Amino acid sequence: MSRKILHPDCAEAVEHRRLLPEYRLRRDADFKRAYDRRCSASDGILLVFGEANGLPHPRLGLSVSRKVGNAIARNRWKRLIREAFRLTRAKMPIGLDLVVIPRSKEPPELSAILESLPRLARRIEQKLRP
RNA sequence: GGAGCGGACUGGAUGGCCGCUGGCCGAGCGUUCGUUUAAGCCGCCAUAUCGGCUUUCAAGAACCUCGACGAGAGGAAAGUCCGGGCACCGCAGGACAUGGUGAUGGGUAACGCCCACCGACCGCGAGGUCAGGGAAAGUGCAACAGAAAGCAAACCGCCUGAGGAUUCAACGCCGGAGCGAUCCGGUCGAAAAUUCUCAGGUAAGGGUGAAACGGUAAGGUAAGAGCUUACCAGCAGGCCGGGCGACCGGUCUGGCUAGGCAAACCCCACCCGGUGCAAGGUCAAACAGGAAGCAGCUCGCCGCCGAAGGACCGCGUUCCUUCCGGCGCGUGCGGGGCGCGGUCCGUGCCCUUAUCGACUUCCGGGUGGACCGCUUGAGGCGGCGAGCAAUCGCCGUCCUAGAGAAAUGGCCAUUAACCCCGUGGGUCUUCCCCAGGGUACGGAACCCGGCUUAUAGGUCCGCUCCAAGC
RNA sequence: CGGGGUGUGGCGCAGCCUGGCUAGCGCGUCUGGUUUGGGACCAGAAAGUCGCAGGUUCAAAUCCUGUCACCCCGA
Repeated sequence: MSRKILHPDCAEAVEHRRLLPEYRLRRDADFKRAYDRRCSASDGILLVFGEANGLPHPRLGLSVSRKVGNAIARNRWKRLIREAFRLTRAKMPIGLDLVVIPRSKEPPELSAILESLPRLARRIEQKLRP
């Protein structure tokens, strides 16, 4: 917690496309908050729940159930989504908590998530704005 | 060359860019913490000391940022089927229940695992599969078929004896018909056959069935039967030999048979306290809850006792009041309800009899957070030795993932090996060559030893059978 | 991490404990009848490796072992 307070300026880290732990959702309360807001967007690949977090950066949470497949398939999904979040975080809206849920069983190509995730995040932002 | 059996190993490589986790080293004007050096101010003034504050100096710790270095999923990490380590709880000890295991000997921390060996079955063989004993303790089960499914009985049959009935050829006799051959009827006796009843013997034979109280042969008998004999199979006991032992081989004797199922209940021997790293420990918070109210002061309410006053002149009684005093305040016995641990034993919570809060201090379950537990271990590799082996001993050497909404990755390039696919091409039939495509199962969650299951392929070793040649 | 349950025609279930009987019931499907036709009704029929693999037994859906898949519960 102290790290965020002491280093609020993460512009340099964004330039380096880092994925630090503070950009992740790690608490049950954060997930509950995102789900209770009941604001979601989806396409054929992903389902995203969103909620404003009041921070100068977005945060990512993953929810990959056993229906997706075995541990190998679930790990593959989580790594792809994390990679997509890492590469596209500069294009993301600021101050959103995103809970990302895969919809299909077969993990897609990285480029598909790379295209899908920012689009869904912007739709979440527009729904939360008014 | 073909078919097959057993075992061991392996589970792609190189490079580029961008990331993640933890380790170590270095740097930093970063933040915090306490220590230290010096100065100033404050505690009426001065000095010394002490305390506090500000600035400063130095080194340090934790965190953060940056940089460098080296490390980072498996043979099954899986399923969670066994066994342990470790941790906490419980325990004087135990009984019962439940559960598990089951030839023998060994290995091991331990095991339901492993090794060796014994037995049964399967296979031409290399080899594979299975498993305790008890049905000559008890209770039970066996559909259908069959006389009968467990105890020996006796439905048919076979045989003997007694009694009865029936049938009948020939012969004899009598009577009748006929000229006669002959025919018809009756009758006696003997033999025979069939059948019934009763009494007895017997279990050789009987469609069945998974299974029917040894098999074959000879004798024997009224008929038969281990009734007797020989051989074979099997049982029990003794002796001899081998083996630590399970057991094996041989021999003698006995009696002639004692069926199957205990992965049906059960009997016998052995094992087992519970919970599991979300174990458990440390730290700081907030909120319930519990305990104590003491040393200078507790307060309110309730109950009881006392005191004072009043209703009533005195005493007594009853009732009411109180900036009055003391005691008690949730304990104990009993009852009820709901639970927990396998049961006994025991125990938790709530309610009732019957009736508490505020405040202070202390304790503090559970929850969420941080840290520890957390990876050096029944450890890996190599050598030597013991042992048939599993395994063990000694010596040397190495340190090799530690996450926590959960790291060990993403994109790309080149490439090895084998096989497959089927498209195109090359003398498209095989073979061969080139280009193209595909190539597994599966992700550490406290740690080990096993088991089981999944698995593209590849490498190696030992062995068996068949065929051909020499 | 610990505990429990289920798997049987296309669907939902019974049978399993205590082994043997034609593996049964409802819905559905098909055929025929009835009706002008349909529904309803009547009659008949088809369809089941009892999740899989071993074992015990004369005999296994049932008993035992292993295994696969799915579901539920507690922390």
